[in-house]
Amino acid sequence: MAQAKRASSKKERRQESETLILAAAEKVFAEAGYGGATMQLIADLAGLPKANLHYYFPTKEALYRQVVENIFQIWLEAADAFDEADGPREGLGAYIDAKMEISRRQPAGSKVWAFEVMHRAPIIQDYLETTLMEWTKGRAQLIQGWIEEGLMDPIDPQILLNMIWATTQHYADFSHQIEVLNGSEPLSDEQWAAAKTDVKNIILKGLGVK
Amino acid sequence: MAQAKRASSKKERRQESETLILAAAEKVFAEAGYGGATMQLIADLAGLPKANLHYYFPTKEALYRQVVENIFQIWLEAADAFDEADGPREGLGAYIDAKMEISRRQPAGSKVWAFEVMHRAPIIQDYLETTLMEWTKGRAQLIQGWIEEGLMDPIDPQILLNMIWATTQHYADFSHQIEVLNGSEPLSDEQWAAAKTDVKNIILKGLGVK
DNA sequence: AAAGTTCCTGACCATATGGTCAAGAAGAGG
DNA sequence: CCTCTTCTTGACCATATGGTCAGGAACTTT
Repeated sequence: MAQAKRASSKKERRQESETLILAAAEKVFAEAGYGGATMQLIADLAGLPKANLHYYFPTKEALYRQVVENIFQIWLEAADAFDEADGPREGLGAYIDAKMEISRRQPAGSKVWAFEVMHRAPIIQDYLETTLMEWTKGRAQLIQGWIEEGLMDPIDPQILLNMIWATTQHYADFSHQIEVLNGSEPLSDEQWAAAKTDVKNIILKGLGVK
Repeated sequence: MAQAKRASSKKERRQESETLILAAAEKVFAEAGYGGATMQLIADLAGLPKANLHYYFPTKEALYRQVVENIFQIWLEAADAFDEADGPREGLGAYIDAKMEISRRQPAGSKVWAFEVMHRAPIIQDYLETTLMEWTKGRAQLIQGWIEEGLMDPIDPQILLNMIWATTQHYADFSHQIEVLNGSEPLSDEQWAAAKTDVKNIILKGLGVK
């Protein structure tokens, strides 16, 4: 009983350590890329000796893979907003909102994903071919349905998805450029809100959404 | 006279070597990032011994910087299309076309740029703050002028530029993902044309361009 | 409190990498 | 043919990096 301590059970402590390491790794991988990231940097950021990382994650690649998988998971979850709607205005709007929100709150994750895909997905190619492919097919059908119902202009759903991904992720991946062009200041709450609204409006209007 | 040979003058030969190295470097930097790229890989791809690279480019960083500068130059030139127009339909349309064309023909360059900006522009920060900043201000004014003439909806020009950059560059930076989702096939001529047209139409319609 | 298990870490190693250098090859000029 | 300059390159070096390991600390269980 006196042993419940603060740190809680073994499993929870392990979980905590892994989360700590993953957070540090995400940051470092985002800032330096896979090749530029070093285990030492990640260890320093996590405040742990390097050897400890290897206790939890056998290799750099395993750690990287875990980071990418976590991000991918978040992306998929953002799509729930998409599903629960019954029209493009609500569905696409909610999806764009969700993705903008992720770009704002988890820019590092988005960067790691971009890095991975840019380099031909050496680690998570299988995810692209299975999970992402299936997800995309499903949403494309949904969009196609909306088109056939006359709720929006006839546009290749894939092109639309690309556009949404590109635009929303740009705010994470190119945040540095955006900041510099904003007078080297991060976007304010108002600017984020404006970006969200404008992006949504332009796309929805551009699709001729009823 | 018999000395004109095929290889031409000294300066031209030097130029040729540098171009060869730069082309190889662009590819390798795009595929592996700065940290992941090695001088040996670049040398192998260029078909030269590593020591020879260092004759033309003193350090890896100098070589990288040259690659990024070249890309940046191409980007700026793409904006000519922008300028010579007198309305948003022509101007933005031509700019989108030009940027899509670059994404198709020089995906490696786009990726290196993305890589550099994603990592907070450690090498070309000064370019962002001077050249890109000025260029952007100029175009923003142009767009603002169109808005005031009532030629398009009132939208923050910066958000519009972000959107165009994001969408067009996505086709280069995420070409791998796009290919996988296309059944692991590169986009055909028709698909590229369709993407170009649709992207242009959606954006122009979304802006309420007259 | 003894035994067993999990976790932590400094020291160490093999390898790969950016970069150097000296010696020579290839042209250019006389 | 000789000299001077520009290129080319194999061999080499210092350093940084991913990864290992053995010994010990900390916690759990009995």
